[in-house]
Amino acid sequence: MTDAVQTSTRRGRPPAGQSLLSRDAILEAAMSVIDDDGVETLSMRTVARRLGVDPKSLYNHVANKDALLDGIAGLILSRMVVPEPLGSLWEDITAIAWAFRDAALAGQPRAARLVLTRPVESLMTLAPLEAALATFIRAGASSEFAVHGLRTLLAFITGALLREVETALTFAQSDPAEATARQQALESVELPCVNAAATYLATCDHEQEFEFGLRLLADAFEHRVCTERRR
Amino acid sequence: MTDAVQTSTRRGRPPAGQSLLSRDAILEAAMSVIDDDGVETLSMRTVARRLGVDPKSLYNHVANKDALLDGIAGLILSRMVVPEPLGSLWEDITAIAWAFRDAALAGQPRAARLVLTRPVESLMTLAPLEAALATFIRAGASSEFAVHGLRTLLAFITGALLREVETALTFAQSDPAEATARQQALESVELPCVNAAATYLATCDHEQEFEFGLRLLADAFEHRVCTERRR
DNA sequence: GGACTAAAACCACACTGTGGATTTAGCCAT
DNA sequence: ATGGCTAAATCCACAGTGTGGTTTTAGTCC
Repeated sequence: MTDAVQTSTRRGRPPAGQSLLSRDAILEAAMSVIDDDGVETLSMRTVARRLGVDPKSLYNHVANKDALLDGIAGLILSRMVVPEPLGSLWEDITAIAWAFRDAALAGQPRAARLVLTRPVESLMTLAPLEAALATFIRAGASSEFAVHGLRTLLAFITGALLREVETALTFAQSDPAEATARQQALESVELPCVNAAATYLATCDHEQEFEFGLRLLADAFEHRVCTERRR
Repeated sequence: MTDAVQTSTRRGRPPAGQSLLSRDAILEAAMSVIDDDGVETLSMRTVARRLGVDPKSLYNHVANKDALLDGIAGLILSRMVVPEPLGSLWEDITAIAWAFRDAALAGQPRAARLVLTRPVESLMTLAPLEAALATFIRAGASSEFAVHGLRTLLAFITGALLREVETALTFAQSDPAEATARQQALESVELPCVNAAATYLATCDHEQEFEFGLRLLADAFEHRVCTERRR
């Protein structure tokens, strides 16, 4: 008796109507691998195993691993729900930024790296892009300013989320014992400003930081648009 | 005659004074691998080969590959030259940001990923941190504000540089043919603001974008510090 | 001089991405 | 109908990866 594995190990093209593989099916399987076992275990072979399929079969639908990662990033980002515009530049920019954050951080934090680590602008669905630009335009900005503003905002968001994800992975900064240890380390060095700010440097509330930067940027946008329109 | 490879393949501890390996030597070798053949070829084995040494010997000085990457990132960042303060918040913040950018982008662009991809704040030498905080404090900001401001600035810088590096790797956006292709693609879609901004979306001058965002942030900082001091 | 340790090498494992060749099933033109 | 063509699956194989465990040597301290 030969060892017939239970996976349908037939050689040629599958009968019509029930071909298991497709780009979408692969992306979905990859997502479930990430959700169950983490990003670091994701590989062509683990995805293939989950589908009960030969690893090389994936290459019929996905160019290579990098393309698969791009696909996943796009998938995550495509789930962003673009908020309805309320009218004010400040409110709408803020709402869009939080919506982006929610989409990127949904699921395992390590999956967010995929989104943030490759050029977001390129794989962003056009809907959120239009929403962001429209917000600027409605407030009276020029197209050129809108693009610059959008890119500034996106850079801030990317950087902030990346920090959030990375620090969450390396050390548990929520642990108060470690926090006080860091604080003491910062106080025992010969740098006056670092000493004075040690309390605030030792901990980091990511949501609060996000809000701070966002508020600063949104205010600056409003202010700039006013002066731009005035001339 | 046995096959004695020319690399000093002696088994035990090396004679005193000439032990080839050390944490610094390893980091240096890793840097030269990156400079010569790119980040993607960097591995424990390639570094070891460059030193004419067994791969496992590296583990006597470096915990694992991730620690080695951290070391390289720290090394790159430690070469940042902190500018002398000139006095105004705007000038000094800007100068520090550009200095950071210069340090991160020195050498192969792919090496910058290492710096940006792990928690910068944690591996930053304390000197630039002190400089940035001092700039805020001199302008009259509270320590708390200084930390928030610094984190906002750092998030923006990180995001901007990451975009710069990633887009440089994926597509050559300096190619004018590709640029017009992108522009036409953006114009042929049914989204008014995207259409109107297609010209600006199709290309991206990274230095200019960096300057725009930086100016916006620096202005906002100055403005905020004034209002904060006033109450 | 003997115990101990630091720093090197060697052996080995499980795993990765993917190039190339083979096999089958459906499709299409004659 | 039949014969070629192609799409989609499989198997085989390779070079390369990080690193756990063991062995060997050279220096160091009592």
